[in-house]
Parts: sequence; C-alpha cells; structure tokens
Amino acid sequence: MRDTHPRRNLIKTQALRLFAEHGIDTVSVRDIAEACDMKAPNLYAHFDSRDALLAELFREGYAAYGAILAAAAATEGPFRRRLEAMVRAICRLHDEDPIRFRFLILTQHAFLSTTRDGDENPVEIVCRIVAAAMDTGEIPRREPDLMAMAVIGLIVQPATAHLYGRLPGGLLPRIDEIVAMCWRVLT
Amino acid sequence: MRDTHPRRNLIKTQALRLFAEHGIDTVSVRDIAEACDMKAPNLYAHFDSRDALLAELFREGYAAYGAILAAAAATEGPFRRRLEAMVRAICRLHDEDPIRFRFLILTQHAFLSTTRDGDENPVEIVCRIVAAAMDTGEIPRREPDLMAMAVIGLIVQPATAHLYGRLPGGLLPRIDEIVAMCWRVLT
DNA sequence: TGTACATCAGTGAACGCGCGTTCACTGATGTAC
DNA sequence: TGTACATCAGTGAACGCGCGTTCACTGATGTAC
Repeated sequence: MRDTHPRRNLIKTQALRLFAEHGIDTVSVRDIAEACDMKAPNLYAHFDSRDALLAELFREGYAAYGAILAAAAATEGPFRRRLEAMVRAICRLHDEDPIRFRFLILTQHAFLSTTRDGDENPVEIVCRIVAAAMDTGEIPRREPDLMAMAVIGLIVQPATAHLYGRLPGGLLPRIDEIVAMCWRVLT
Repeated sequence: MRDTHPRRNLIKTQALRLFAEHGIDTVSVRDIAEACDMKAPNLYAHFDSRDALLAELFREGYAAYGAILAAAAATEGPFRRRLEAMVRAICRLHDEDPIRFRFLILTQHAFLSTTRDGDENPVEIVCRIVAAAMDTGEIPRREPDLMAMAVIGLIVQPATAHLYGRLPGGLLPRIDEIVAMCWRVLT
C-alpha cells in the first residue's frame, strides 16, 4: 500500500508520540515540527491548525479502537467467546501500541464531551454486546451500562497502571486472568 | 473550627472548581482571581506560583482520598466488611464531591509519575488490603496488584462514566451492586 | 480625644516570554517546446 | 540539447496575544501615646 501523504503521516506520527510522552499542552507546533526535521510554518501546509491536527489524531485513535472492538464483537459463537475475543483484541492493542493508548488516555477528557456517540464509539459497542448477552440469557440480567463500565474498568485500569510502572510485562501475559475477571463480574 | 486563612481557602475552592470545570491548562491565574473577586497579583500573596497552587490542590485531594480509604480499611471484622466499607466510602466521596473527583481525574496524569508512593497513596492501600486478604485465605490467591487494579477500575470507571452523563443518579444507588461486583472478581 | 505610625490585603501597570499563525519569498524538480 | 516556465515543499521573519509574574504603590484598619 503506497503512502500517498508521507509528510502528513510523518507529522501525525511524531505529534502523537510527543503528545503522549509530554502531555498535550506542553508540546508546541515548533516541537512537533522539529521532531519532523522541518520548521513550524510548514505544518500549516498539511493541517489547518494545531487543534485540527489534535482532533484528527483523537478521532482516528478512538475510531481505530472502536473498529477493532467491533470486529472482535462480530466473532461467531457464544457470548463467552465474543467477550474473550474483545478482551484479547484490546489487550493486544494496549501492549502493541502503548503510545496511542496513552494519547487517548490524556486527551479523552478534552474530547469525550464533544464526541458524537456514533456506532463506532467503543463504549457504546461494549454496552450493546453486554445488553445483547442479557437478552439471550447468556448472562444474568443486571443494569447493562453499569456492567459494561465494569468490564471496561477491568481492562483500562490495569492498562493505565501498566503505564505508570505497575504490572510489569503488560496485559498480554495476564489475558486469561482478565477474561476470567470479566466473566466473574458478568455472571 | 475557625478558618484561619479565609482568603487562601477561597482561592483554593475557586481554583479547584475552575480547574475541574474547564480543564487545567485553560484556566489562567486571572480567571481564578476574578472568581475570587480580586486581581491576579494578589494570588501571589497567598501562593508562590500557579504551579504551587495546583500541586497543593492535587496533593491534598489525593491525600484526602487516601485518608478516607485508610479509615475504611481499618474497619473491624472480615474482609468482606472491610471491602464494603471502602467501596461505600469512595462512592460517597464521588457523589458528594464530584468536583474534587473530576479535578483528580484531570490532573492525575500530570502528577502521578511525580507523586511519592507513600503509605497514604490510595492505590497502595488497596493493594495492601487485597494482599492481606489473600494471606488470611479470605479470598483466593491471585496476583494481588492485578486484583487491586481491577477493584479500583470497577469503581473509577463507573464514576467517570457518571461524569459524562451515563449512569444517571450516580454511584450511591448502585453501591450494593458495585460491592457485589468487587466480591465476584476477588473470589 | 487627637495624632503619628505600623501593618497588610489588595491593585495598576508593566515585564519578558513563548505561543499559534501569516506571508512573502526560496529553491529544487518536473515539463513543454 | 538548451531555455522558459509551472509547481510545490519548505522557510525566515514577523504578527498579535495572553500568559505567569514582579513591583512600587494605595488605602483601610489597628495600636501607642
């Protein structure tokens, strides 16, 4: 697959990394430009503004999260297998792309109130899957949104802890345990 | 109890509120001063710098969190009762002081890497309690830190969701369910 | 009681700084004839 | 092959702005005699 916008993508990669490493508000357009071996004004040949770049990074990251989750949620078979596929996919995402995860963690509070709650919204997807499993009787009927948040918390909190040096080794070696925890909470 | 520093505390209250409502980096010292019906320079009669004010707010909020948790963790009786007391205390804190919770949520990533992991550290407290319950055989032996993060996630994620308009009514009406979830995860 | 002085919360004006952004310009590369 | 022109990523210099912070000053209140 040809990279049709190599410079544009370079900027996005470096900006994502800098934002994740140093925080959103401490990284200037000059910092981003320098990391790309260019000068600040040239960024404006590729993006309308700093905010536009930031928003695009968040939207893409959040959508990628949703897409991966949606794909896993489409797994055939009983709910337990779907749950396992979803947890596995998310844990892999965290371990393989911690920069993107950290970026999303840092930006979420600035964007979440703004974000359209579309079908690709990861939170929405989990809510839907959990509610569906209650409808089919595969798990006991409880408040679906609370259960969905619980499952998300069971993954996001350990992932965050890993970012801060706890849980050395990341999530992947703990996948079976995490799936088991989700299952215990839901049943 | 006499308020020995009424002006200083006014500044802290308003700053906490503004930071929580609008985000840390979008609130200027002039904004804070205005909310206190004073001018910016006067803030420096009470605090060394904007950063010092911010750091004090974080440190106090985080310590208050830890203190409440430590008090609940000292509850007599079996682990199940201690767990319930802790969950109840934290849920009450969230519902009664959502501003402080939102402030901590927003600032954590800027401060957590810096914070000393002292005994009052809330995360540390949960880790210790969980590990102790495994030692006494009250819950099955698993990786203590992972289990502690799971319990924290089961509370923090619903609390965060509530901030963004999900889970209307807050955590208090859901306390029994949340305690039950924690118990299911741990046993 | 009146007067002189000390205290101290608060302020107006100004500071230097780094920010996001604009714009006229450069200089290398490709294309037409 | 040489020449004229078009294209376009990239830049130097500058912009206005809002920021955190400083400092000399004010003006009300309390205290000593």
